[in-house]
Amino acid sequence: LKLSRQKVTLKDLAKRLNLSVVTVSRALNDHPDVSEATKARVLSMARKLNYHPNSIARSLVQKKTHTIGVIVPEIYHSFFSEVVSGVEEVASQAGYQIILCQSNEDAEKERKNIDTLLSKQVDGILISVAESDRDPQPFRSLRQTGTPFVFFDRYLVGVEAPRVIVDDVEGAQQLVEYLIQLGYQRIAHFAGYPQISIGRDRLVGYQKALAAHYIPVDPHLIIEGGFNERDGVVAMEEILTRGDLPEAIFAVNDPVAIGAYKVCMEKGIRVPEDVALVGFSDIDVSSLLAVPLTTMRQPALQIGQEAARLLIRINEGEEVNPSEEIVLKTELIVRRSCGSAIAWQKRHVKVHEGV
Amino acid sequence: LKLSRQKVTLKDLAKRLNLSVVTVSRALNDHPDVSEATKARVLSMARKLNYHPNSIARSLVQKKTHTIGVIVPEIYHSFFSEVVSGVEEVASQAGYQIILCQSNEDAEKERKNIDTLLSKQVDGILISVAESDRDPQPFRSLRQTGTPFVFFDRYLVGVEAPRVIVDDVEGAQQLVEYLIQLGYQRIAHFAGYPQISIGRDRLVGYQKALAAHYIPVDPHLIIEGGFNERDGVVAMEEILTRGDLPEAIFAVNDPVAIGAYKVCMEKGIRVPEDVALVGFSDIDVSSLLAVPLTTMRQPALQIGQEAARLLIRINEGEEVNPSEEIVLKTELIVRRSCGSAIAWQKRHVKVHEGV
DNA sequence: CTGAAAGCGCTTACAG
DNA sequence: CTGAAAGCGCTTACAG
Repeated sequence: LKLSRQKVTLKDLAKRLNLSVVTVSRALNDHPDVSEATKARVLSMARKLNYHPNSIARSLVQKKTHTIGVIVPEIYHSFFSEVVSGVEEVASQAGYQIILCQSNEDAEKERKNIDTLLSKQVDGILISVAESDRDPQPFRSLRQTGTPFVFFDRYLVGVEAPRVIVDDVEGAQQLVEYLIQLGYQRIAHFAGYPQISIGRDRLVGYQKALAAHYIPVDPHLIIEGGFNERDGVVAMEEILTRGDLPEAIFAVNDPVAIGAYKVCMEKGIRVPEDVALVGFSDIDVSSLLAVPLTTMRQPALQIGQEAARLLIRINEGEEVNPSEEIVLKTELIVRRSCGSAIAWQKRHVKVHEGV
Repeated sequence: LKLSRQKVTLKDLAKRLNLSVVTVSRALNDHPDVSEATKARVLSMARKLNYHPNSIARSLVQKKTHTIGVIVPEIYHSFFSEVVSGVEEVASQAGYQIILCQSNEDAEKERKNIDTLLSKQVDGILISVAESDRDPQPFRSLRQTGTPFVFFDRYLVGVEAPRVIVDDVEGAQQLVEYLIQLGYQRIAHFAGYPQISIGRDRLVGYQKALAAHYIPVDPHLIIEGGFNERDGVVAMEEILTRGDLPEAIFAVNDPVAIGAYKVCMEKGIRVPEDVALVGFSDIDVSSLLAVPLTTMRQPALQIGQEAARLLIRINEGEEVNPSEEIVLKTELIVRRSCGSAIAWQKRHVKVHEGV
């Protein structure tokens, strides 16, 4: 049993066993046409030589790589790493591997990621778009390649493709109506870019909530930016510069809320006494803050699982409507950052206390 | 310009251009032998037909996939997602993609991950071992395949391979000596399994710190377990069951410390007044806890970058010693959870306050 | 049940 | 500067 550096191939096995490559291949794939005796001999030799099938070669002929590309803005963000965990779980159970790409919120890098994944012949792509995405063209040409793709959480407005999301309008509206019911009137929104689905939809939910309570929308209270902590810092600083603190702030997501929160802590502004604060997503740190964050929970793991399942179904031939939409449930999580919850919560919502 | 479902290949381009496949291939690869005029024609046709080179086919002949496998216990843990982010950054800049696998801390799944990655002909593997790993055999046979692999953060004791780590002994010792200097004597250790490098080394550091101050090691104060939040919960509950709280606890890492912290919060045990608590890693939540956590910072992003660089160097032919070790710097981060820091910090350490 | 032929989409010598 | 031949390691018809 020599330990050669050369990788052992079907040919090597065939030679040693005095069989054809075809038969060895079939034996390894447990093809019914091969005798049990032959299978046993082949398996044993394969083990002895530490044979690893070359799935690259197999992919070339079968035109399936059993690989799916996953593009996230930043894997380091716990929402996305939880989604990816769900994707990996479903994928690996179904015999797929994932190639992980980060766009770093950059449309150009995202386009390159897509090209790379196509070159690698992935069976499909799962993508949550970069905040800087504006141009639907790359997705149109992606569609033309025939490689299926599914959006999760964020999609680019104007691109039709299957997606796994939550009802962002409804979720945002519920959250803001909750603030209104607590007695807040001057509610600011740290909004995301409107070309990105979650930016647009959470803004719409905010507006609908105000409208439902006859509160006029004050455009000065809407500060548009990206989806990351630094954007929350910037927005909060802008609010402070103006010197006119709102009663409450609805941030487009938890990272933005946490950016705002950190600025408040630094400047000695008390949450929720001086300003109430709510986010969206319920990422892991949100419950652990010194002032735990009220937020709308998104089932991140499940989003990843459903997105992977949907993509795999499409890849395995199922006809899926291009506008297929899987909408998962959100859940209002009331914690201390929104203030005055104590009385209200007893009547309406289960309270999740941060520890 | 028809939008065919069939993928366009070199052959298609060649036919349209009245050139051979070879010439088209060379033009696309910017080979010096091809005339500029031809290159221009080829590029333009490639763009027109939305051609994506099949890197699977290329890999088959070149025996390089420009893909590296990354195996982490759980991507959802922020330490690992930060490492992976560093890996992805360096890899993508060097033209490599990453296949991400989770072992879920399970040695058997890890072994399967390795097999899958070998089948996919990855150019190398980056791995932080599962806590349940005991058997070095899978790594020995991995070595025999000739596919390079590099450990990061955690390696399996008894396996020789290049690795990117921190000085865990030194870091743990420094942390525990700091506790001792604060006046604590009965210091418990929530230890990791000793077959995993970080479990062994952080325990050794703990013992060395005690020895340096002539404090006898009390085996009852060492509780062995895994590396996750649930293990911290279990260890803390065991300590409490005994009804004999130590003065301080050194948890093998931040997730374990946070598990212990949550139990304390639930049971009304005050940190640090009733028990001081320190971790290891400085993950993102640690600074955000209501009682921010004192810990030893590991440069996670940099660990990922260095590991990727090292693997790529090996892959590109550089001779690297099998016991090559890249040791990165740790940094003591003093926050409130260790107590009594106020006086001491002024003389010795920079204070990072959680917000 | 086993095998010879052809081919997946490329690249690598080798010729001219 | 361009191309014909061979081959990477497999699988898929087709024969026997």
